[in-house]
Amino acid sequence: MGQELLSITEVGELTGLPSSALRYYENAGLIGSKARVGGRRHFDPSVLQRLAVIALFQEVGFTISEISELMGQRGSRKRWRTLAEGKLEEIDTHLERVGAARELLTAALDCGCSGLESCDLVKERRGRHRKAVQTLTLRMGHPT
Amino acid sequence: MGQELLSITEVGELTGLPSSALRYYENAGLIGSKARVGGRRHFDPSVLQRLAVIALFQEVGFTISEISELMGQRGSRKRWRTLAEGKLEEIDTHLERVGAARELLTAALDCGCSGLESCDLVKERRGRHRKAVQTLTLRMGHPT
DNA sequence: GTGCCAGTTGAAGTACGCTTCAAGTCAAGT
DNA sequence: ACTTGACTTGAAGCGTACTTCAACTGGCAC
Repeated sequence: MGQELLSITEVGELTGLPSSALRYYENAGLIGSKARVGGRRHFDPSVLQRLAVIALFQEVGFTISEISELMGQRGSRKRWRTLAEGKLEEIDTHLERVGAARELLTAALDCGCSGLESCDLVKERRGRHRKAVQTLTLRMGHPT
Repeated sequence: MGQELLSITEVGELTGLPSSALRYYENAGLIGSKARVGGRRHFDPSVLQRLAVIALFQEVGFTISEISELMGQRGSRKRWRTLAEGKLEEIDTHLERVGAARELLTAALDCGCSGLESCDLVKERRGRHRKAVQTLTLRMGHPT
C-alpha cells in the first residue's frame, strides 16, 4: 500500500468529469489540492466518493458554494449541523414539488390529451387531473 | 364575464415573479403574448396555472426550452407523448438520486460526525452509513 | 538535448436564466 | 398642454458553472 494516487485524467475517466471541471472544483475548494508531483495533481482515490457526493448535491440544486459550505473543512460541528438540517428541509420541499410534477405528467399522459397546455391549464376545467394543478397553483403563493 | 384580464404587474404579484421574468418567458414562447391594449400586455388568468406548472418543471431541472417543447402549442400529440414519457423517466432517476442525497444527509446527521467530509468520504470506512456512499459512487459510472 | 505529451496557469469565452438600463409610449389626471 | 406613472423595447450586464485558449513546464523517449 502507499501511493495509489490518481492523475487528473484518471479521475476524469473514472467519474466522467472533464479535467477542467476538476480543476474548477479544486479552485472552489471542493476537492483536495495537495500532493503535486512535478507540478501535477495527484488525487487520493477518496476523491471519487467525494465527487459522487458533490454530483448528488448538485442534482438536488445546491450551488458549488453551498456544497463547499456543506462539505468543506472550514466549518464547526454546529455550523455543519445547522446547514445540513436546513438542506434537509429544502430537499423535502423539493421532493414534494418534484412529486407533484411527476403526478401532473402521469395524469396528463393517462388522460390522452394532446399536450399539457390543452389538458391541465386552460381548456380542461371539468374534472380529471385538475386537482394536481390546483395544488401547484396554491403552492406558488407560498414561496420558500 | 368577459375581460377579467391581468396586467403584467398583477401576474407578477400573484405569482411572485418579477415582470422582467414574465417578459422573458413570453419571448421564449412559454406564455401567451396576444391581447395588447395600448401596447400593454393583458394576460388571461389561465396564465397563472401555466406559470405554476412552468415553475414546477423548472424545479425538476428542465430548461426553459425543454419546458417550451413540453408545453408549447407547436407540437403533435405524438411528439408531446414521447417528450413527456422521456421526462417522466428523467424525473424518476432524479427522484432516486435526490432520495439518495437525502439519505446521505440524514445518515450523517444521525451519526453525529462533524461534517460530511469527515464522516462519509475519507475518514469513516468502517460501517455506519457507508452503504449510501457506495451506491452513489456506483451510479456515477452510469451517467444519464 | 530535442521532442513530445500530459499537465499547468490565468484569462477570456459560453450557455442559461434572468435583471438592469436607457429611451420611448400611452392613457389619465390636473 | 403637461406631467405622472405604468408599461414598452432592445441591448447590455450578471451569477453560476464550467470550457476553451494561449503560453508555458516537467519528465520520459530517443
